[in-house]
Amino acid sequence: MPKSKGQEAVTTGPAAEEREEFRIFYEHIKRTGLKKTGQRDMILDVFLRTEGHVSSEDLYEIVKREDATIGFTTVYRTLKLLQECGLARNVQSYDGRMLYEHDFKHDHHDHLICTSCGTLIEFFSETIEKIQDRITDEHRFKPISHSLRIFGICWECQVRAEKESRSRR
Amino acid sequence: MPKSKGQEAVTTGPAAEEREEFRIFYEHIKRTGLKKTGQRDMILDVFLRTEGHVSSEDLYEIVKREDATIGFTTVYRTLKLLQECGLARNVQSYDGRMLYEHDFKHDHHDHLICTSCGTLIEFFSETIEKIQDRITDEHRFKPISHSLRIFGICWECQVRAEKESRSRR
DNA sequence: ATTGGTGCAAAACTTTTGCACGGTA
DNA sequence: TACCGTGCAAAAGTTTTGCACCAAT
Repeated sequence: MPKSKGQEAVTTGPAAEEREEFRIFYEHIKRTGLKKTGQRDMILDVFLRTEGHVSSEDLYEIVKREDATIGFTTVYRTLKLLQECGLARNVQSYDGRMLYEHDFKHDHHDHLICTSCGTLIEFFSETIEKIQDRITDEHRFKPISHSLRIFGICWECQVRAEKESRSRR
Repeated sequence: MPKSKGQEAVTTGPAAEEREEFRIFYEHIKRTGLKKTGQRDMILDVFLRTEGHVSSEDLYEIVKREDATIGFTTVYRTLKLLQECGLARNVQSYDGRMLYEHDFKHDHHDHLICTSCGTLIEFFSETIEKIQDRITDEHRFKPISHSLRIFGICWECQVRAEKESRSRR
């Protein structure tokens, strides 16, 4: 099974507490009567440093490298919190696993999903968005979110497959 | 968890073996060196009588009513066969379960999925299809299939929620 | 002090697979 | 006879939950 990709690019930025994402998170925590903890801070910090799409397991693996005492459950539950306050968004991968991506100051978009290597490529179409609005109106359906996924083979995998088939001859 | 809906409308038609779907199935069976069995016939027959979207478990439950000796595994594997020969198509529901729908002489379409009752409503947009082609071209992505799902609340559930909130006052 | 948080272990579920026995060609 | 199919049980792989102990307010 392909690992989710692109989760390891590291960026150095302002101190944790100064970042807007943390302010949003803390507000959410205060508003819902939860508590600020070191684990949650660290998980959010790691999540913000990821790029692309991670599963809860992926994120747990990265977190574990920096603090092996943090449990999977906490990562899992923190991802739920991040979704609630609009910092994370989830996408169902082609194999049924749930992946998470940044949702703060990231415009809505859809995905091309390579069923060979698991990569997700983002794209956006204003026209598709508008048509969706028209369709939900017609059905008196109250839309909450949507997910357009195009499954297929990404260019890299096509090239690789071609190369492999040539060398086999 | 909402049960998948609409799987029980029964239609009486021509004898099994005369139906085009069965010819397609038998051809697939012959072509791939498999064998015709009573179980497979019955599962296909039941599947053809369903409407809407069923999970493998749903289909198993219906099949079991007509023949309690058939096992889940056989239903599950037969659904795979039906997909292979183009009689069934699958859709991932909002909760991660895989649902199956008819794919023979049924045009491609997308779904509005009610996250309250689980109902799937079908729709189609030629424009969206065309835009998808343009996008995959731009990314040199080789499309295999796609899935556009709009999650939200269907009209019936909206009405029901409204009614309930009124009676609570 | 309270109330919520954490980590572990286990439950819940669906999807898949291994295997011994029985049926089809 | 030689395969393939079937049903059972169990494996796999995630997502969720119960609980006892710990930490934040």
